[in-house]
Amino acid sequence: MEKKTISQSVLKRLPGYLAYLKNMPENAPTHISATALANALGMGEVQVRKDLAMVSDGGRPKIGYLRERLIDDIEQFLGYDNTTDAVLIGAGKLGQALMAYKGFDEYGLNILAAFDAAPTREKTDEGKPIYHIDKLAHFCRTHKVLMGIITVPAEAAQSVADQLIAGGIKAIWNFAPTHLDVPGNILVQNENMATSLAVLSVHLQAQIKEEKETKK
Amino acid sequence: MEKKTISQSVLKRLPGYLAYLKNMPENAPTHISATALANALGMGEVQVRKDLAMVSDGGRPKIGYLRERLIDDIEQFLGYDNTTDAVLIGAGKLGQALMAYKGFDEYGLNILAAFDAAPTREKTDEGKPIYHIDKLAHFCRTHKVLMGIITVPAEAAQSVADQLIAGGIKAIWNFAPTHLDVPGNILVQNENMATSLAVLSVHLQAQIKEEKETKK
DNA sequence: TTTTAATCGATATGGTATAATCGATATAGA
DNA sequence: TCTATATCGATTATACCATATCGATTAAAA
Repeated sequence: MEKKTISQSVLKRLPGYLAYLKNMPENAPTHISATALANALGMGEVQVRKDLAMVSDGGRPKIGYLRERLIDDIEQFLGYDNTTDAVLIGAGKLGQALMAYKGFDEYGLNILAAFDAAPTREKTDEGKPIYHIDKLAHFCRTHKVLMGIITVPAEAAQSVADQLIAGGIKAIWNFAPTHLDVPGNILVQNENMATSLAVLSVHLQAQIKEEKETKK
Repeated sequence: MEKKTISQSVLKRLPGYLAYLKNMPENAPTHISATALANALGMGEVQVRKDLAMVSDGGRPKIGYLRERLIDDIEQFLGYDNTTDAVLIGAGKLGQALMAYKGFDEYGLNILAAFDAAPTREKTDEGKPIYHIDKLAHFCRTHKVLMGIITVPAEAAQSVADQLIAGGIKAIWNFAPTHLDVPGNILVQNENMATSLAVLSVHLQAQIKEEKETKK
């Protein structure tokens, strides 16, 4: 396989499979079919099969995939097997919640330190250092950090992004509800709750409207 | 206007336009063209124009859209003009971060109360009540809540979802990294950080690999 | 008043993702 | 050993979304 252009859509489904596979009980069968996975997750079986074919060739007719092997294949494909270092900027409530999240280890993500424009403490609850934002670019360069997590208010986000890029960052995980202007070789992944809310809100409106009409 | 079929992709882009428009300074021109918007957000101008045409018909040649009018149109389309009530389950770090987020008002979202399996306090920092999870379904029914926000650990998520549905909920905003099994008429919007991480991780890997190759 | 230029909206095209179909294969059971 | 069936993988078809193109429209300049 190796370096085939994988579509964003497939990429986003893989973690779902992975989570399901990893959460299967010990006493479950050692093998699982794409069909079974599809049913469990409420997806089309063809899509699941195609997705899995992108990252593994361990599928066997009548048998399915060896679960352990499949997990390994997905994790390797997603790069969860070798850790990447990151920094987090904005030690507010959201930032602290992310720092406290244990699960990132599983994804090969290691947050080295937090930064803030006005640090109120020297360490997070987990013992990670909190530095002043002035030291951001320098820290990134010296520690060869490749990823920055932005959890500052929208107004400050662009400035933080600029500093990250100056520090040699290659990818940005942006939780601030604003558009970031960056060079083309930098990847920005927006974790924008507003988009999710939009989907939910429109759905609810449609639902309410429908209810009213059926009542008539 | 009320177009029946709006694509999910368009829907997810609308909040971006909205945020940009609302953040424009007071002294900016009263009108803005789709072209200008596209340039500012780094998108194709045709796409922007098409998106805007879905929610507004205020566009005029040579002039563009009246900014205020456009904002109203988008907000109305997204249902941000009439508030929907919600409950949040899981008063951990993430849950508290969400409760503390002021911005939800803007989106017409009002979190009435938080629930937890083991509440440690009676109120959040913001003064919203925290109840025991046993009261969840009853609360939803009596308050006619339509939306539930799940911020509990993955293991508990399905059970919470079931209780929400029992309480008459129509939409679920799921922050737990797990798949939820729900009836077809319930909308689940997954805010899964794992998917974003997957995108970032794969990008970084590719970047690293590329760097190595050019060094050779 | 006429011309020019910017912008919109509609239609056409191309590409990508999803879904459907079909043959191939290997295991289980007869 | 032979057959039936579950499952995979490849191929094809369909739908959807993004991009390009073009004529229509209107304000501003000439």
